[in-house]
Amino acid sequence: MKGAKGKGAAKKDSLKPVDDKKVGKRKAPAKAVGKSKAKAGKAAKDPNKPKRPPSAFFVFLEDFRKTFKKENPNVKAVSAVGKAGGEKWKSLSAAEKAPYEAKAAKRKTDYEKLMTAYNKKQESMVEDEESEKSKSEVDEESGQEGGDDEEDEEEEDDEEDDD
DNA sequence: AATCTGATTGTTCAC
DNA sequence: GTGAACAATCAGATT
Repeated sequence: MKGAKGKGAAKKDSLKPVDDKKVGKRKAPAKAVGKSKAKAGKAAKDPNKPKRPPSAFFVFLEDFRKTFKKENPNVKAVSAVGKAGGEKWKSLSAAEKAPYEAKAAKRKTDYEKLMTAYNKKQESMVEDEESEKSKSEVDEESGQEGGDDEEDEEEEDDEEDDD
């Protein structure tokens, strides 16, 4: 079977979770795609590429995974949790998703900062383009780090009434 | 050995 | 505005 089954998920007959979004194929550049573990060293082209913040669904999944595995220690398939999580997620009400969304929202705020830094880097990179060898990365952060900037305040906003 | 896949949804980036 | 890709996970599958 040569793996790579074009669409393993699309097997719906009685259950049709999603139309046909072909989502599994994130792309195959040639090397690791998104494994979070770029230890091999060469998977990530960018030194500090900010990983996308987990969506509310992922946040929920993190918690769900624990519960799911706890009650299903035998299940070791990621797809199992994914499916179960997906169904449960849709089963949640806006109010229940609220906390997850709130967290996701914060993640996004943080991500925005990373993006700014990342963008800045890209800008510098483009300057040299092929000369990334670097040589010149002398002061990458000459004006940073000083201990002047800090921000850490959890803002919890709650105004949800919903049904 | 190391990389890749599956499966979910949401978000984010690029054009 | 739309599309495409990717975020975690974990163990198997593949190269």
